[in-house]
Amino acid sequence: MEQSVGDLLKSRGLRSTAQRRAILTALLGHPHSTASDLVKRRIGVGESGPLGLSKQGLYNVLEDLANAQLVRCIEPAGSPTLYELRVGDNHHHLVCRKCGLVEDVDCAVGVAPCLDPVERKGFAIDEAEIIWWGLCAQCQEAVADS
Amino acid sequence: MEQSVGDLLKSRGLRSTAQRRAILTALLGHPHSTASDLVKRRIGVGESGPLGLSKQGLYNVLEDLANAQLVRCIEPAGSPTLYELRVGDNHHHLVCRKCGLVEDVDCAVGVAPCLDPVERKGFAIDEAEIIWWGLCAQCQEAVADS
DNA sequence: GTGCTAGATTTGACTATGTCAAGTCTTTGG
DNA sequence: CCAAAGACTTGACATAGTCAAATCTAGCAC
Repeated sequence: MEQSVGDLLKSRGLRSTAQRRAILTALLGHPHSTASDLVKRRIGVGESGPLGLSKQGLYNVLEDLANAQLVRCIEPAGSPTLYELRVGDNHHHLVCRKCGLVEDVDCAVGVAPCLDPVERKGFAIDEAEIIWWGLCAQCQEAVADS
Repeated sequence: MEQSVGDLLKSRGLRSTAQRRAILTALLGHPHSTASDLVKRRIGVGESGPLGLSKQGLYNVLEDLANAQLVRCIEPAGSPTLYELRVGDNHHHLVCRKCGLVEDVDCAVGVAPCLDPVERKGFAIDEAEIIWWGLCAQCQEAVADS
């Protein structure tokens, strides 16, 4: 599996480095991670313990992975950028206003842009991004209790 | 009109101050302004010339106006927070990937949440936020010319 | 009109998130 | 193994915003 992560990188024309494998592996375990989540977890590499990675290196890697279509970024209002591995399926997101929990939701249509605006205003549209805002189950309970 | 801006504030239980009137007036003229757009324009007040306003004051005013439902914030990925006056009509946005231009689009349904997700995952959803990404007419031309 | 007080604003330090540029190190093909 | 393109590190810097404490003022009571 560690091997396949390396192959995945190479198949996209990227060199297989310890840092990139570590970040991909970390994202496999934690979808919707922020850059600082990854730093806090110290990006463990398989059995071999924690690996440090510079802040700049982290942003470089994430940018490279995003350019190679291996990760996708989302930026819900009020949250730092989140990185996730699911790409190419044009899915959308549920975001909790209180705790920030993010859940994936499949797109009913499947291909971007899955939704047409009422007016196009001359734009060439390539994607419809949808975020549903609300309260997650746990935060609803917390509100009900108070 | 300056008067009506003051009345609008009072009707929401906010004091009518020069700073708040100035910001509301500035937003009337420039929808989709960032905080720094407002600072750069120095927030002219009617005939009476430019008025300075501290950075903190600006954020306080914008927060107060947002709490009073007089302005709405949007945060497209890669852009600082934008403030706009249209509220309560649940409209959506077109955003240009290249120049950042933002256009309003009416919502076909009209009331939030205007769209249901395929799966709800236990969330109590109160709003569906939609951003259509693409290139505005002008940036399409620029690309075609190159 | 005057004074009071809750509410509004200012000031200045600080935080979070990220970018830029230059130099060093490493992966990979030959 | 070696060279060189590509990847990573370091450290300064930028942007967008937050926090806390002091000061000021709009709007009300008189």
